[in-house]
Amino acid sequence: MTNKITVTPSLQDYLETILNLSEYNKKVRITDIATELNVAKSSVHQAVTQLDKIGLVVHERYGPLELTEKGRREALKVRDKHEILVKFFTEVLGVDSEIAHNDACLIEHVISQETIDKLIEFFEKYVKKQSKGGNSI
Amino acid sequence: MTNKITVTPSLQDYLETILNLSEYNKKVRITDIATELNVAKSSVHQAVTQLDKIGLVVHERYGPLELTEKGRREALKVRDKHEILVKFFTEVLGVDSEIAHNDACLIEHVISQETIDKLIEFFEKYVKKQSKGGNSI
DNA sequence: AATAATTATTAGTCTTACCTAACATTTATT
DNA sequence: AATAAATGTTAGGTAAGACTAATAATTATT
Repeated sequence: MTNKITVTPSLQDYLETILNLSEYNKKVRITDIATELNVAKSSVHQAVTQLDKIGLVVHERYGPLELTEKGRREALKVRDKHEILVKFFTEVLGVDSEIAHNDACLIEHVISQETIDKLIEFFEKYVKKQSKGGNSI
Repeated sequence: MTNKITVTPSLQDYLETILNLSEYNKKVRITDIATELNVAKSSVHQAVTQLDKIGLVVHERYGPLELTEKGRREALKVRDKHEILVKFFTEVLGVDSEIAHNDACLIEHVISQETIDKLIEFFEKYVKKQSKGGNSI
């Protein structure tokens, strides 16, 4: 196995959401995450407690929460995967953007970094070709 | 949501394995599946019982088991996804084949049929271009 | 045919990740 | 400052999907 999953898909979703929310809110609250992920506040609470325990988030009782540097890095990894997947699906394959988004939300948690790196490489070459030749592939 | 998952990823894995095993063995036994999936026989038993209940497999106590037509169709859907994913990863992206296989094993359960269809379309065009132009993309 | 070996089943347990409902704390409103 | 509203926490429960260990049934071997 090459895909050692350190943080579960579920926790990755929480991290990613916290990252996104922190980008306009600064203060991220349990309720915001619950709303965003369509999940009970108590579920968020337990997830955040776990993330705190493994040092990916800092959270004090009744207070707001923040990603640690390590948590931020982990969140970015997931979000970057999401973004290249969506770009590839929509711009290269021509998949409808809602479907692309849904698929990316699931695939981002299981695809290896190796494959993602190759996909990025490919995508960059592809875009270059497109802008030159205007070719169909 | 577009990805209505009727059969869980876990059950899809069982179906796929049963399909593969039935292709040289004809008689598929619980133990074979357990060995193949690296899982306890009791886990296979409960999964098979579920698949039987929803009409994807026929299984009688202490006997061998078989896919129903419906089960076979479901299994093929998953395996076809696996195959195009591996081909794309290895032949287009140049991913190492073990990594490609591992990634495909996880992605096959969550990627939509829409995206797979577009990927197949793309792959066919790509192969055609390659054989003509011998181009790098 | 009797016994050993293999295979299948059952019962009970564990973990993950969700839930609801009750309660506690903080923040906002009058 | 008192009370209402919002937010956070805790306790207890559920379902999926795995596990081990014990038992039952089948198949092979002597």
